[in-house]
Amino acid sequence: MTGISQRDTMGGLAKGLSVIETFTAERPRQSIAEVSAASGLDRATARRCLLTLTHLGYADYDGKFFTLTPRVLRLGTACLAAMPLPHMVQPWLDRLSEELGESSSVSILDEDEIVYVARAAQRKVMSIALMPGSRLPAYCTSMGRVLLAALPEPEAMRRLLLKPLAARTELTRTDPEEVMAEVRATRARAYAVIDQEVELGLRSIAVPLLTARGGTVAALNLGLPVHAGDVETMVSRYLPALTRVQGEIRKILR
Amino acid sequence: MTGISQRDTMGGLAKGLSVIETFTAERPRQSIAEVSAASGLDRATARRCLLTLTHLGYADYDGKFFTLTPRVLRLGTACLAAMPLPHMVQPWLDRLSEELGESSSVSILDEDEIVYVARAAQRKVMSIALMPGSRLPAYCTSMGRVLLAALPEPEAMRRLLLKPLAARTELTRTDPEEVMAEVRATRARAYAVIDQEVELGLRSIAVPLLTARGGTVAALNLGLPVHAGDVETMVSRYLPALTRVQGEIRKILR
DNA sequence: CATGATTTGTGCGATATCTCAACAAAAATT
DNA sequence: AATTTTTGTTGAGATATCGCACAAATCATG
Repeated sequence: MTGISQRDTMGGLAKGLSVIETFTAERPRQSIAEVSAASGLDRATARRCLLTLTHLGYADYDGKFFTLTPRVLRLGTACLAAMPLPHMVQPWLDRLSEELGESSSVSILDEDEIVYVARAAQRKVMSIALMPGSRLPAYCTSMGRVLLAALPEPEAMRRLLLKPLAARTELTRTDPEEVMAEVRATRARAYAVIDQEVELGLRSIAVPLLTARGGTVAALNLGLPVHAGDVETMVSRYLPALTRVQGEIRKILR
Repeated sequence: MTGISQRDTMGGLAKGLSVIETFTAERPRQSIAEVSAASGLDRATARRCLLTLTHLGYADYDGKFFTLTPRVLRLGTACLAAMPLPHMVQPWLDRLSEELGESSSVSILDEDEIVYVARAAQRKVMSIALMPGSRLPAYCTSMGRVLLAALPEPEAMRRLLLKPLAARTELTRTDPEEVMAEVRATRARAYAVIDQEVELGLRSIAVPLLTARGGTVAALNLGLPVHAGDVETMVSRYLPALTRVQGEIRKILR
């Protein structure tokens, strides 16, 4: 695999994608100058990107501010639709959630974040709505620990160090070394448990989804409210169902 | 608002986005030649786009086939996160679904498709999992009818004629004129009912979400299994709750 | 309302990228 | 195995785009 040479790149595409990514919940409406500042592009370039996006229907322009249109969602859904994994696991998630009366999800790792790719929501325990495409940091989630455990340690550590670890609750572990120790423990016992490190009142238990050859391709989890019992009870009561689904999915993966 | 002149466009961006959109559930792994054929781009250009996407982390390359990576989802979620509407309506959806024990959703229109932007899933009645970003055709959905009814008729008709109307079930109306008549009726009574036109066993009722000034910005619906009663019962039982939420949201919109 | 500050739009030379064609490697076919 | 077809890669001239600098427009303020 040779490196990417200058002749094989398309600057315009890279710039345009970075422009799309400057739109966030905090800045849903942006002027040319704002996009230019946020993306580091020249104003003239940012303007060309925005006008092109508008022309293609990916953005709207009211003469002053640009906003993204739902057409942009086609890009993401193209990606989700193109993944075989979500379709394969959805029936299992539905059955699992139905049976246990709790929400289950499957996620994969993108740098230092987990990305939900399939979910069967059963009842509302989390304050924010999770859905395919949603992201949470890996360091404080059960699926994140499972997915980090599948990486070589230096690589897992690199990802833990990308951003400072925020204390989302008073129980959140924020020391990378401490999290790394949990990741090691997760690797040893082949499942991860999170006790209110993402949000108070919410626990979660996760196992890796493996191919027949043993490679981790995703993580499967179950979210549980604290009143479902203490951590040991939770593991003894719910882990068997997770490992059973893990085994079934392993048979049909790759 | 001046027209887009040749000097204000960025071809590379347009090409790259069209390359991303060539990836679908049917073609999740594509070679350079396949992408070239699907996008209409020259092989050399398609190759440059794909290599650039790979270099940026939006695609993977195994030497023969390209696949999209979860990073692409950032583009779509950037868009969803940038929309104020989903955050505003989510609590209402949660309450509504909890109260009635059925799934409710909010969607907006993108050409001839509705795009789910928020959803509170309560139980499983549809065969496919719907989530924010999911798309369904407008012509055979209650929210689609509501959203089409808010457009000038010629524009609504244009969208109905973009693709042939598929008979998803034996109850699906596939004649554009007939659908247009339903759209007119929807406009007159200010809500829409769909009886198993998307999927057998599934009915749905929708109302528009309006701003204080009366403009339709989205649609709100409730999905109901057929065993919830006949259509009249369904309307008398569930429409009041929908119009109540519609009124509450109208107060806080724009 | 004048003035300064900020933002947006545009012309231009320098540079990157596109198109098109040719060619070599790989795959499919005979 | 030879031939045909498809595919990936490369080069060169033509074209589009970049980034800068400046003009026009808009906004903020006394």
